[in-house]
Amino acid sequence: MQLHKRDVVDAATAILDAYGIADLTMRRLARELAVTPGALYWHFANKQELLGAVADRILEPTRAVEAAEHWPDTIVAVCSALRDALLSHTDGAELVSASFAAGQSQIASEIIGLLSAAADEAGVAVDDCDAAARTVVYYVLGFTVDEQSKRQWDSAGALAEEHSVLAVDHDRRFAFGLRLLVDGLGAHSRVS
Amino acid sequence: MQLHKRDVVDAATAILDAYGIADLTMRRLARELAVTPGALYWHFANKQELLGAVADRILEPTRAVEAAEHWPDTIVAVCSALRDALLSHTDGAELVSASFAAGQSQIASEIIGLLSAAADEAGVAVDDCDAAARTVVYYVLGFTVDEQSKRQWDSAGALAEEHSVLAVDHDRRFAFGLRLLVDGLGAHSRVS
DNA sequence: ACCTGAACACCGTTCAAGT
DNA sequence: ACCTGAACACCGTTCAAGT
Repeated sequence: MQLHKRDVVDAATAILDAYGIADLTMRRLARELAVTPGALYWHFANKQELLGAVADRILEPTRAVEAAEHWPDTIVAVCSALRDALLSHTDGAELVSASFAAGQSQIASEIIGLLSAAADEAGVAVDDCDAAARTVVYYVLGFTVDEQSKRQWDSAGALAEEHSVLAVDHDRRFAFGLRLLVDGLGAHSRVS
Repeated sequence: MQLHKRDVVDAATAILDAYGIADLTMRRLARELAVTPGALYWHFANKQELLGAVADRILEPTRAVEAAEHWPDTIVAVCSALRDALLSHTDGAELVSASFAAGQSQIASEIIGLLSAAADEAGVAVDDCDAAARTVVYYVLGFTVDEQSKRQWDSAGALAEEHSVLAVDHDRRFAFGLRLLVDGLGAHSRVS
């Protein structure tokens, strides 16, 4: 049976969901696919490229988001979809964060494009739209990496009753930071 | 000669500056210190803890920053000092970013405290000050990781004449995103 | 208290050779 | 075209034993 990129990404995502990013190694993946580690290097140049493909698999659901009537709604919709996608896979935020930094995620670039267009509608100078879009993405990635590590830590047998007491409300906090950014964008448009 | 934590962090920082984070391994570090890898585990529980100590060494210069008269100045001063510190060491942004996410940097927490106090002065509700501070730190870390990877990439023999032409002005972009956040904080204070 | 020796259980990547 | 076999050059961590 021939090995296709799709099968590799499928298996990689399965390992990620079941055991986390630390166990997502080329050797482990090859074993799961009943293949030699070297075989993976026929399909992917290196591990970074493979992780980029997994990142795009994780981000696939965000493609359904379209620009809304008003730019603040677009930003909120994109960011919420992004966060949801990351939280849907074990260590999803960490993996996508790394792939984004390495410039290996196609879909991450598409998201920057959408947000950049929203910044433009907000009245941000064209030269600054990309910077504005990236600022928003830095926030969502940073926030969700933190959130997911906390969630996974106390989901790993830590607390149970204190959970409802001590638990910071992630949704509320996420919305707060997002509003900060949207307000900042709004302030900028009035200035220019 | 006895091995002290200070010596270990000194040597680790030297490897980082000269060869980058990929070469900062426990074995390499032990070799440089003329010691067995196991010796490091008498002084540090694991690699994460050691990297946290290196992160704090990198962030040490930011301790000189004090709260200013007006909260926007405090935020700008803290963020500028943070970015400068990260850019002063090869892969500094990446290392501190990882240590911050792992909760291994003492000084990173102090920075959150300073920014949180500034958010309070801005009129942010007490329950939201920590979230506001973290949003700012996510931005600085995300931005500087990007900036440093670009800088190091085309410092590694890529461009020279195009440098002045294509080069995005990092300082200007950094200031833009920072202003976005400060404006957002300002908008919030007026609302409450 | 502090460190060595030696092992355990792995890594990512390359590349001649096979089919 | 696609994959195997086998190697290269490493990792982080543990822990009995030494001084």
